[in-house]
Amino acid sequence: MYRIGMFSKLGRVTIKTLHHYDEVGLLVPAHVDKETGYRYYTTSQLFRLGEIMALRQMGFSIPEVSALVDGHNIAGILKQRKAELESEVQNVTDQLFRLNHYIQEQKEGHIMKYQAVIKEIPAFTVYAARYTIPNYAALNEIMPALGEKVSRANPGIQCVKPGYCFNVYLDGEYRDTDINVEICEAVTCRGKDEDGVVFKEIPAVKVVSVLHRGAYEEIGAAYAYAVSWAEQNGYQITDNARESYIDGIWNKDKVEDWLTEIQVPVKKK
Amino acid sequence: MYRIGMFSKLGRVTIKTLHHYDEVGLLVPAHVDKETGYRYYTTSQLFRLGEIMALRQMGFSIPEVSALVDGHNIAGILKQRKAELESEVQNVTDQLFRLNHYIQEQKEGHIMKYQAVIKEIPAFTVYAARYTIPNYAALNEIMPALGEKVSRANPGIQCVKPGYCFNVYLDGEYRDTDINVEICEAVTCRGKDEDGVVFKEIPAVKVVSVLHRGAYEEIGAAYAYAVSWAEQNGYQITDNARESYIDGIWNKDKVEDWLTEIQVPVKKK
DNA sequence: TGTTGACTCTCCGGTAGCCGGAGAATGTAG
DNA sequence: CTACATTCTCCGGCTACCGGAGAGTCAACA
Repeated sequence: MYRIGMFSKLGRVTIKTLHHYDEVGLLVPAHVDKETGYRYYTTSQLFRLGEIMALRQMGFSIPEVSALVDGHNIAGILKQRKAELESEVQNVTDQLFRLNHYIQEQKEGHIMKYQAVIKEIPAFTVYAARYTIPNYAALNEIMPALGEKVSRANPGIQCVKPGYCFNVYLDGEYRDTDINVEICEAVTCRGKDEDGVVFKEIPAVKVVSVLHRGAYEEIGAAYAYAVSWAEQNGYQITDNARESYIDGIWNKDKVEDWLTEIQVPVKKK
Repeated sequence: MYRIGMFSKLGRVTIKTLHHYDEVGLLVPAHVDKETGYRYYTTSQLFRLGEIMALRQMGFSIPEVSALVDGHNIAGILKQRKAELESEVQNVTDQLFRLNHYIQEQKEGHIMKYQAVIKEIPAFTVYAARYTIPNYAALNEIMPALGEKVSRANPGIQCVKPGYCFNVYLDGEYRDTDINVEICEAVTCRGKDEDGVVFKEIPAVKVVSVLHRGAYEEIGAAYAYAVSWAEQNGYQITDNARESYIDGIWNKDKVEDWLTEIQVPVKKK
């Protein structure tokens, strides 16, 4: 029987850790003096401690270690931890990759006009309408008109306010004229499909998000940035990009205050 | 000016996070109503938020992000984070490796890994120096440096080559950091004591010896085996254990070839 | 037998980056 | 005016311990 300090040396763990393991029931001393509270350990407990340390060094949590050393659901926990570790390796490698990309940009002295962020967009319901418009300016008329039309046709419909109104450009290439666009606005519940307006579910997606400030004519640079960022960071574009309008003519006079978010659906390669 | 909920939706962060960033001064609302305490944000703050999210996604801590977005010591922090991430990749990869090894062993059943032997260690002369080191890795620098220092100070001194260089860990418990260690190396004759290095006689002892092959992280198992063997065979431990380095990084590339001897001084009960 | 110094006890607070909830105040629509 | 949604602050909790205070215990030496 060893007192805690000796046992700590033999097992090469701190006393604090042993206290903790006692408290959580992972490694309870073989004997505790009822008068003094002193903990006494046996050498055979070194083996349990050894197992514990080995498992902790593989990153198992304490409840997991408890289960493992007591022989509960071993295969399941091992398998789960393996999956966790694999995704963690992925994660950290990704972070490193992105950091290197960032450092590179930093060196090249880019005035960092754009910032790419990965976001998870949840699933939601929208009404959607497709148009072929002569130019981008036409949106300024079409979008309010569409909103009005829908709320007339579906009284009581509620728009989910901010950031959930976006356009998708459907053409396979960039165009100045005769642009095919789908206008989507998030709503709280489905309405009636009619006259080119359909309600549908937008599934959750992961997107690369880039904020663009200023006139719409220059928004191409934001797209370019988003796309090239995705490419260089090992993402694959899975769908048409979306443009979400945050500030615009409806609330800001000066065009340099307009704010638009580009969302490019991606998946990790 | 948006209230926090709206801003939270636009930026796709939780309100709790915005509260937190306000509290730590990372992203302070453009305006706070003095009467109600309500926070108001502007869309231009979405850019700062974007930067913050991008940096957080590279794993920077909040103080680091603060420094980076405010332009302090950018290169240094990036470099440091890169190093951290690289070692983290190492770490996680190692964990995964060990886990896979463990799963394999689990499938195959158990193996007898250690063998204990009683040895009589004769008395001999050593030079000894005590250090408080930040971690075990520091030994890799200290030990060669110490050897060089001693042989410079005592020209013509002869080291008794094999198996007579060992470390004794002096702390009353196991520690990961600030480890008090005495490094001893056997020599053929006494030299001059100086600069923390002393020459002394090590008396003959009986030890339980266990050989450990492999990385130092797993050496705890060898200690456990030695101690429990001693007990089960009627020996009593009389002193701090010694670690004697037989093969290591200096002569073996592969960590699985490293060989260390644990010596636990004992007497027969 | 007393004293010293090493050892151990419990309890409390802290770590990072938030999350969850309570209870109260505020804003907005009908 | 009344709901109801939103927001506020404050407090505790999460993981796996670490650090320290203040008090009690153990072993050896004089």
